[in-house]
Amino acid sequence: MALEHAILVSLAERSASGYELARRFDASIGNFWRASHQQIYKVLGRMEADGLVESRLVAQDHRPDKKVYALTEAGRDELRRFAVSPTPPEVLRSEFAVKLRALPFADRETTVADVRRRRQQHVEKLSYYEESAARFYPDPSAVADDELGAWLVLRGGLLAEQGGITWCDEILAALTGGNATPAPRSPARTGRRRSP
Amino acid sequence: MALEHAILVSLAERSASGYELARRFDASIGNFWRASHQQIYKVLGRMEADGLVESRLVAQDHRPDKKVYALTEAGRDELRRFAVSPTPPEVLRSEFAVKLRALPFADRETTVADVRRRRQQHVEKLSYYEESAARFYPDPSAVADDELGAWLVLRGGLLAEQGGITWCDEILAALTGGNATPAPRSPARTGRRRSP
DNA sequence: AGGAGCATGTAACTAGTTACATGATTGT
DNA sequence: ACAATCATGTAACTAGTTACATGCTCCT
Repeated sequence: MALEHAILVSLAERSASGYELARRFDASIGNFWRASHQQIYKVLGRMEADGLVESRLVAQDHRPDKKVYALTEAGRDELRRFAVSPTPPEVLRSEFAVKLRALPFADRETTVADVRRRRQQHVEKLSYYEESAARFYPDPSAVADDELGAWLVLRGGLLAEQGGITWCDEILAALTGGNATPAPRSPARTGRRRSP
Repeated sequence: MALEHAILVSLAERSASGYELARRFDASIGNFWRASHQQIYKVLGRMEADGLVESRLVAQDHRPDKKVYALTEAGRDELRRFAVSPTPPEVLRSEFAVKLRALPFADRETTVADVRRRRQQHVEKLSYYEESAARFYPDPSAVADDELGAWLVLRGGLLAEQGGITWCDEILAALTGGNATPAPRSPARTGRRRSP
């Protein structure tokens, strides 16, 4: 179960309360692994029972107390074990692909509008990644060793969004006959177009 | 819940028993939506109770009877509703990305070997998609209307695998100093490439 | 004799989602 | 006065996984 490992990784970078973890899962880590606060609290409870993390209560001024979780030695061990375990091939699970297969049941205009919306989402996410990259890693040839993982993940996100845009452009070309969106970011042509 | 819709799509293409559906989910549809036979039987049961599908028992020679499921009119309605519903943005969930973040807890050789294995898996899947494309759609400029969805999904799979290979190459370059794998299939530079 | 394929499921469990619940502080 | 942020959870449910169970036929 990978949420456990995502939490271990996050806590290894910096100890945090459940709430703080939940916010990380809305942002940085959340770009490749989502989790709700409810789920995080649940898993943290189990992880503490299993001895992977330990908590201490921290009182705060003008704010509720918080329970700050930190890795235990067992947690660090588990993280090491995980880090060197072989990665099982990931199965992609795309509701969008299911919908493409349902094309004959939709009308073209609705589908085209939906794909354009989806493309726009990819473009926005891509800009967000590009801004992050420019801000945090202005010189990609000199990424520090302890930032390498985060940098590579960011690169993966970037590549995925670019791929998503290319896919949308191909779909739009196929659905509209090839003269649809100008597609400024990615040329999107692989040679096949269905022109009338 | 998208398994339901994947089943509707599959049954719309051709009526089938649970067993046959399970095999489709091991192959074609399974490339973008996995499901075990247990899960399929369970969901089929519910869908029949909900009136989306109906079954009839078919006796066979030298083989167990089978229950062949077909869409009902309500099922077709639901499929139409689904086909025109807006696609929620998909969250990618990558255990591999979590592992990249855990890089400081692994040793480099193990990671490099793991990434190479992963790259190889992408290459194999890509060849498989390319073979499928060559076999079923020898002329991409003339894909029939009723095949368009399947073709576009195949294109998406292809793009995803190519992206995965590019990502692996970047990771290997970062981990080994840039002179690692020859990377015949994808040049792997910083993402934007355009070959003739 | 043994394994693969055909065919259907149940039971127990884990993971994740949605809805609900509480209560203080800070900003508009 | 109302919403947002901080902070922690419980309860009910849905989706998916893993293990188990049965029995027939065809091939080697």
